[in-house]
Amino acid sequence: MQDPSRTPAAEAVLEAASWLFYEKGINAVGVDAIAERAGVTKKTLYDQFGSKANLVVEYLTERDLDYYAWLREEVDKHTGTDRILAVFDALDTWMRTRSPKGCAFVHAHGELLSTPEHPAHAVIRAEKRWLLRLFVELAESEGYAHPDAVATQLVSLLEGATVLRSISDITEAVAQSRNAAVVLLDAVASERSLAANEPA
Amino acid sequence: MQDPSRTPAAEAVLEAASWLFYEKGINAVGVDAIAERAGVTKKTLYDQFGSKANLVVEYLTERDLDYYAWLREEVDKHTGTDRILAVFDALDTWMRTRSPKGCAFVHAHGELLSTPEHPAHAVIRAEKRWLLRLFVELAESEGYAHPDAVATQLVSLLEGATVLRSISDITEAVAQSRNAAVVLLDAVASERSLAANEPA
DNA sequence: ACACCTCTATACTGACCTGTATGGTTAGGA
DNA sequence: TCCTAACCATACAGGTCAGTATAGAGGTGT
Repeated sequence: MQDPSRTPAAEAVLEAASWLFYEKGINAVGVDAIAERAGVTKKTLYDQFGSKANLVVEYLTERDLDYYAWLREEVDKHTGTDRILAVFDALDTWMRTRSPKGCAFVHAHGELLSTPEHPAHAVIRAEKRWLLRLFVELAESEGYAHPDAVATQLVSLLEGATVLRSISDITEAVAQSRNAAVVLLDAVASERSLAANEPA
Repeated sequence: MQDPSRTPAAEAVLEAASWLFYEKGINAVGVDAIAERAGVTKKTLYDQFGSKANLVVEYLTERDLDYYAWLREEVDKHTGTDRILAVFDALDTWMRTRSPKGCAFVHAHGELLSTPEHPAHAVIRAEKRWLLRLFVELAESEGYAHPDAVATQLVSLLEGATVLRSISDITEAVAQSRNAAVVLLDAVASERSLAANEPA
């Protein structure tokens, strides 16, 4: 999807745009501000990205890939049910270090309501989709019953905690969502479909 | 907070603004568009509301009150644990009839990232706060243990489902959050703190 | 030697934004 | 009768927006 062979200037532009878009919002940031922060001419920006809309797509796509890689990495540090709970722990770290203001995709969705044809919408929808699929796969491979239902519930807990923490500084939301995840997984554990019986 | 004695023109303005703000986003809607949709002069708009920022505050405040009144009404139709689950059912109806595009407060938060001094932020934070408090009160009055913890989990489920349904048309998210709520409440029911023992 | 790519610098277009100014109309209440 | 509030219509100020135009510098590959 993204061109790995980006020129130095293009890299600087994308970095500047990513910071500004996330920090101040997409509509609140002009291309002039991006070019200035990147130490680059507006002409260069348009030569490399063509339009602001394209730049937005690149911004979201890169953030999407980063987040996915990070989650996969964190999940793979664990085994068993901890692989699912690792997603909640990862969110906690992610929000403290890279995403204190909330989910970039949720923000972008709200900002681009007036332009449903904007290509960024596909990226936004995809991000939530793979998050759901990730939970489905984890639930399946750990042998939980009703993986689709459980996964949907887990994603809701995750997204809701993100909203609460960022909007109303209810900082314990992530930890509480994790607790809820434990309870929910426990509840379906009694009807595990694939794995053999396990001690309570 | 809001002046109940609004002139007809002011009422028209607020109605037009509310529709446009929710449908297209705050930043994407100009005051000219609002005035035109209300069938009113821009002068009148500024005479009545002073600034676009004030209009945004009024929009969110009114929506906040509407939502709160609606939830209270729906909750009060039930007794016992159903009062808590009624919030999830109410969300389902609310999203189908008045809020298919997602939570107006979450959208507004994303759109106003660049202006942290905007008076609307207080309204936004307050909305999530009373939602949390509502669940705390319901959990307490139904005698559930750890009302604060449970309430936080329930709000996360609610907010997350709203995000998933509006962004990625995962329509079953609300129903699944409701299911999760049942499981979570069941889990803490075993340690009810106020009520007497009840049959499993 | 030449073409090409990356980049700088500046200036501009046309549209849109919030907010104000000016001036006039209608209706109700003291 | 007069004053005020609530409106209408138009025009404009001053700013920001995305995107384009023009002109040229430096380096690389052929």
